[in-house]
Amino acid sequence: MIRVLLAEDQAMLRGALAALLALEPDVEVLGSAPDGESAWRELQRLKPDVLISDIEMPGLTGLELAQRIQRHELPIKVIIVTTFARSGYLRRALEAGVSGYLLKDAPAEQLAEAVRSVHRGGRAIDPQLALEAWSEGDPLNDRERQVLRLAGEGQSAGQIAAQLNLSHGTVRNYLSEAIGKLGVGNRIEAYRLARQKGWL
Amino acid sequence: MIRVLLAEDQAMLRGALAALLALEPDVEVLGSAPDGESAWRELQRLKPDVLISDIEMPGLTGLELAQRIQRHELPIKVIIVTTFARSGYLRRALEAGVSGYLLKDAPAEQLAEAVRSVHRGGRAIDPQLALEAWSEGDPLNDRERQVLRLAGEGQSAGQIAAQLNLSHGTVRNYLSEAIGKLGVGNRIEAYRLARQKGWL
DNA sequence: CTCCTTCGATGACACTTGTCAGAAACGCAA
DNA sequence: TTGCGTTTCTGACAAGTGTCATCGAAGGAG
Repeated sequence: MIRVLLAEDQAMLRGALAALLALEPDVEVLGSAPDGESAWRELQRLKPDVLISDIEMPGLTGLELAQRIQRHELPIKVIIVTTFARSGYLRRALEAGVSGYLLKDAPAEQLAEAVRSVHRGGRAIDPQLALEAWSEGDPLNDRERQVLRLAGEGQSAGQIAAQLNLSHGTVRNYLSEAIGKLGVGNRIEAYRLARQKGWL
Repeated sequence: MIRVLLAEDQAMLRGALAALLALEPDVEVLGSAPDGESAWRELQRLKPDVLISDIEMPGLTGLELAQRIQRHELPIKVIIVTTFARSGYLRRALEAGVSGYLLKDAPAEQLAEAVRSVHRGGRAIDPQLALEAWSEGDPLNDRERQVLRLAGEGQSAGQIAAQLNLSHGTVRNYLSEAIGKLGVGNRIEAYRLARQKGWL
């Protein structure tokens, strides 16, 4: 019996996945959590074999959760299930020692298959994604990422500067750098591209 | 036995929802479709009692699907299940005669409940959303929407003008109008707000 | 101690953006 | 016909944006 814990913020999907896995005779769903922090608590209480987690959750993300499991050397395999085919996410996930990375676009049967494979000590990585993950690196540094995130919310250089305790001009320099590195024409395109690639 | 058809592009969720509904003794899942057009074909072939559909799907959206069902006066109840708590979406859905509108944030059990309620001739509308749906109207006209969409992709006033056969200045006027109507400070915020409200 | 790199700041320039007042062109209704 | 509303355009101005060369401070590496 493979003991599984689910972390997923969207209630409908959380419940549906639990139902799906409960149909498998060799899988037991111990419980589920709607955010990263409560998943971490449940994890320590229930000691599952496998954690299935979304990435984008309130508070602690799935990637941070995986990192924490890695640092504490818990004997728990992690499978990430996410909407986003972003190579940056996959790379960070692999660095955090996850065993599986599936897209929500993948057929539902694949999830149970992944749980078994991972429990046997194997991996379950979306093959398409695996290819491009190591080819393209994130060219942005921390400041550029930070500034770009705020610019993407519609903030002006001045507002961003005030928030980060930088000067107006420095913020514009970082934005200009980011725009150049990404090969686009303005802050909006830069934001969209970085977001799409999972670099944000 | 309530006969149900599922339309949802995300394969994982589609399979999981089917598993969830299959657990209900009074519900039968006839099949599922990954996009609007194939849902329409399956609909005519299988003649289900209830269609459960996502909104954002490739090709035909869930809202367009509901409209088509309404125009053809098919005796099929529609339940929309979507990520987006956008009042504009709900309003358009209600105009298209849907009987249910649930968020993917809602608990999974609510779906089976909604299927039964709708099959009995009732409605199942997310209560929070129902309130604001009729209060806030979309203040944008067609041109403003069009221009804002392109601006949101990072295009400059000049590029947008070329695409719409307008002058540089006219595009800026429309953007200025939209920014004013939405009470925000620049095109980026305007785009984000309009998008969030489902006006885009 | 120098040399080098990184981080942040400055000033100047051209261009884009947001705002506003005004006007030409068109359809439509009284 | 006159008048109204809608759509589009124009020009002008202030503010914000993107680029670039340059500069100073701090922190290693040799």
